[in-house]
Amino acid sequence: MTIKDTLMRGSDSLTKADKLIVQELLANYPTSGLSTVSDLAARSGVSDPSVVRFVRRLGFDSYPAFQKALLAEVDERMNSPLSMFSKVKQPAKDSFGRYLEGCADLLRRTRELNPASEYERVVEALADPDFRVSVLGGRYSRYLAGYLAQHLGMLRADTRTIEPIGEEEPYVLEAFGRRDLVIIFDYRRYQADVIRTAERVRERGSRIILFTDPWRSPIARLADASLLAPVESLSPFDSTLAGMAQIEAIVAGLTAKLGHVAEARMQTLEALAVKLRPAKEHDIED
Amino acid sequence: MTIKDTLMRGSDSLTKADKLIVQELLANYPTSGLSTVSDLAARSGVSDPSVVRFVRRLGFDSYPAFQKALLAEVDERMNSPLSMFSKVKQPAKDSFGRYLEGCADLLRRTRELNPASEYERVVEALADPDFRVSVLGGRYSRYLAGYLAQHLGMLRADTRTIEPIGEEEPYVLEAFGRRDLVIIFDYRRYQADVIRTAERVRERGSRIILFTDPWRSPIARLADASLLAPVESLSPFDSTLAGMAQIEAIVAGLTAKLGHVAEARMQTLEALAVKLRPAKEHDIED
DNA sequence: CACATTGTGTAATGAATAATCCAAGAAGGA
DNA sequence: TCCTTCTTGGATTATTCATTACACAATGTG
Repeated sequence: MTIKDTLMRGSDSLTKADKLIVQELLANYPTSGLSTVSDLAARSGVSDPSVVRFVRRLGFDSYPAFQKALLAEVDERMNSPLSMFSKVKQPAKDSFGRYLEGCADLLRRTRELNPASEYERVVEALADPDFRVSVLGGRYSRYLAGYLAQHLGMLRADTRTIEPIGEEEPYVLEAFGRRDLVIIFDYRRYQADVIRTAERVRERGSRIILFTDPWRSPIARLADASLLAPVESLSPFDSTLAGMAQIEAIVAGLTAKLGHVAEARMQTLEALAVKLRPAKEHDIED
Repeated sequence: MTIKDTLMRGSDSLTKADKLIVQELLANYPTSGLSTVSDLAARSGVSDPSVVRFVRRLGFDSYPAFQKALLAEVDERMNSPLSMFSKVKQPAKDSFGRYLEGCADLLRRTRELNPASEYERVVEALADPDFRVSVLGGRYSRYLAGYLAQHLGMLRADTRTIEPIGEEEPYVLEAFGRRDLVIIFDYRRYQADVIRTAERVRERGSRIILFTDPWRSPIARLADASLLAPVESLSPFDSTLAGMAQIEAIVAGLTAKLGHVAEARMQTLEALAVKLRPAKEHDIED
């Protein structure tokens, strides 16, 4: 794996075009390096000469020489069964790699922290079209809330994000009732206004689904279902990554459960989106 | 392994030269098929035309076409996450556990997709107090943008989120210049208004840092640094989880780099927050 | 703001590679 | 043995490919 390692080390004497090439090589390793110069250049978004200059800078005499070296590595890796495992075990050198490793560990622990039935309860509630869904988050977790709401909006009607309800807006609270489903994100340190909001909507008979950490927000006592996620990270800030993964897992589960109902809705929304698009402009997407 | 299987089946309509070629291909699979016709011919002990006729007989239009097919197999075999790992670990029971496993795999691939130097460049730019930082995202990635901005705001001054700049607000664009650092999230499908915004601020001399997927947004060509994150998931929606992990890694790196500068700022902000807190209420936090 | 330096893409060149043609050779059947 | 059919390799041609030359653009420096 000498070449790949070299690419990942990322010498700082690399030019802008070089970096684009490195990214392409890493993204489609080793395939993109095994076709032609023009192909690699096009995939990288640079010109042919930039590719040639790049392999020269790496120390190869020519592009074919570079390919030959790549091929040798491919051959070795595909014909020796052990080398595959060695690649997994490398303990991570740089701090960023180490952080990502820590993240992977968070996900592993998340799996052990929640029974599948809890996810199913959540999906089931979200699949019920009779509920009005409100999503609420704290200072940091509000972005998780928004992300979830964005997806839910694609899958079902009557979904929105809300803010903690303050004393100056009792009419907002009054609107909550038994047909409301409130999804709350509350990780440590638990936010007073979020907790208060949870208590009030619970009093009015709304259902609560909670995303929290293993120490559990006080809201857990009020919730119909709660999903726990570890938050420790290698920085002074807590990680919400596991919560994010749970959101996506929920969305995947909900999509599967709703099946063609969700599909039909998404098509409808897509059609409406087209109508909203400015007519004069060309569509760059795809 | 279609091609290898085909070779091993050993059709009986193979000529003597064909068999030599098959033997060579299987003996050094797939390397010998990935170099030139002449090379394979020499290794097999046959002539160049025999090789060309052989791949024709296999059903390929040309020798390059054959190579392309071979490459696709190599790519699949070397990059398929499950083929080698699923056997080792318990394969995951429920669909939610399976989704989380897929997420962990995203993180593993993220590690191999970005050289450490690219993270360092990003952190370095963010640590420069002379830059004004603007964070921009698309339909879904806007929540990543917000999450990043929220953290950055704790660590450094002059940080904000922005929206794609439309033609009705040229004065917003006018405010961008060489002292601006624009962080853009643009995953497939790439959003036209975000791309346009990137082009315009680049023209005005602003720096761009890009978070994108391995296929890379068109913005990659304009960016001073870009971080790639795989997005495949087990649902019809793309995953932004890897991007989220990158954000947190960046935040961790930036916190470490700024050291007590960041600490001091966070204390200042905390003191200000206390002043903003309603006096009559008790603090439930902690 | 002009300068020098470096990086980049367009276009042209030369080299390699794949494909074709054709004659020679091997295999099988009468 | 001769003939037919199929296979093979040397020589040639047509492509594709990697590389170079040069001019423009970007970047950093005084």
